[in-house]
Amino acid sequence: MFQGASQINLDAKGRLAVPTRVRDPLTQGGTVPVVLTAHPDKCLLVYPAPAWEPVRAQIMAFPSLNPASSPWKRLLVGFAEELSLDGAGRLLVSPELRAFAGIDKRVMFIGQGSYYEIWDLEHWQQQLDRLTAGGNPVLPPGMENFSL
Amino acid sequence: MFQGASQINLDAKGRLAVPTRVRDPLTQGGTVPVVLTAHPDKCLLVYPAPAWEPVRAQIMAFPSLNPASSPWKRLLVGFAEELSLDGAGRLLVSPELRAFAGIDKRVMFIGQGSYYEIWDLEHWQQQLDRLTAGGNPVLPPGMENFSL
DNA sequence: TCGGTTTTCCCAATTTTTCCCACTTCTGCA
DNA sequence: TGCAGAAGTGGGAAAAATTGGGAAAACCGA
Repeated sequence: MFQGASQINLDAKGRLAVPTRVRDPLTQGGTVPVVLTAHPDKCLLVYPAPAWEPVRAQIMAFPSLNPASSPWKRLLVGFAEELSLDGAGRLLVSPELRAFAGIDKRVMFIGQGSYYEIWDLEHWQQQLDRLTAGGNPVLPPGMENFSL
Repeated sequence: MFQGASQINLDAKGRLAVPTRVRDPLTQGGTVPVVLTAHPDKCLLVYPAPAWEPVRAQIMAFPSLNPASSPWKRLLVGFAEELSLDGAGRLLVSPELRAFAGIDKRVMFIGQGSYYEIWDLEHWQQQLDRLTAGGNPVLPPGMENFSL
């Protein structure tokens, strides 16, 4: 179960140093690669490769002639790439994914249960401000009785 | 049941000395870690790790394709981190959580039933001022008949 | 086939983190 | 009022991690 936030930097070669604490959970001790893909909120997703497979299968099962399916498939499957960490625990993020998420140097790495999200730092803070500034954050339907 | 307020300080390394009286209740005598996470009111929450689990499970159960769910998950799960107290009963609060809550040095540690809240002292006092200055604090819906 | 360019992998110095110890201050009790 | 124990506070050393660079290999085009 992935959780926690880390602010990290990409180096000049576009390499992203995965936070030490999550390397082993993410790669199952270095035995599996990870899959990077794109999310509609303009962030990237990181899955351990075995965890990505069922997700991809679900997306591929979307009715292919339904116009609502195509954008999802193009994003999630079209941008997906399988990568391994280098000896120093870094991921070489492709120029295409970097451009998509507006990632340049400063990045937030966010645990989200079964995957991690990678955000451009500035974009992450904008998204955060919207939640903390809005006086009454909206709860999703059916969850109005949620309490901490 | 956690209650009570303490004004405490972070040292130069970002370590927060948990008040002596709450150390044992929070860690169940040193046997369990604690979980720190973020709240939309720009304070931090502290749970005994076992008490956090059901809360996280509820958040993870939010409908994942509903746009109202994502910000909550990103805030509460995304910032969550499991920590242990050091030998002197201190928590090393990550730079990300400190930045989120605007915590620098002086903080308030507030009991809130099943968890504690950590506020930047200045921010806490602003929040208090708003409550005491506004002539008639608003009661939540369904609670209009509340009496002390 | 050869030269140039890009990519990949590895090494090493610096920086950061983590853990532990010691000193000072405070509190309670005699 | 003084002493003893506990708690708060700060510092330091060892270990680990980040970061940048550089050399070798692979790839592409001429």
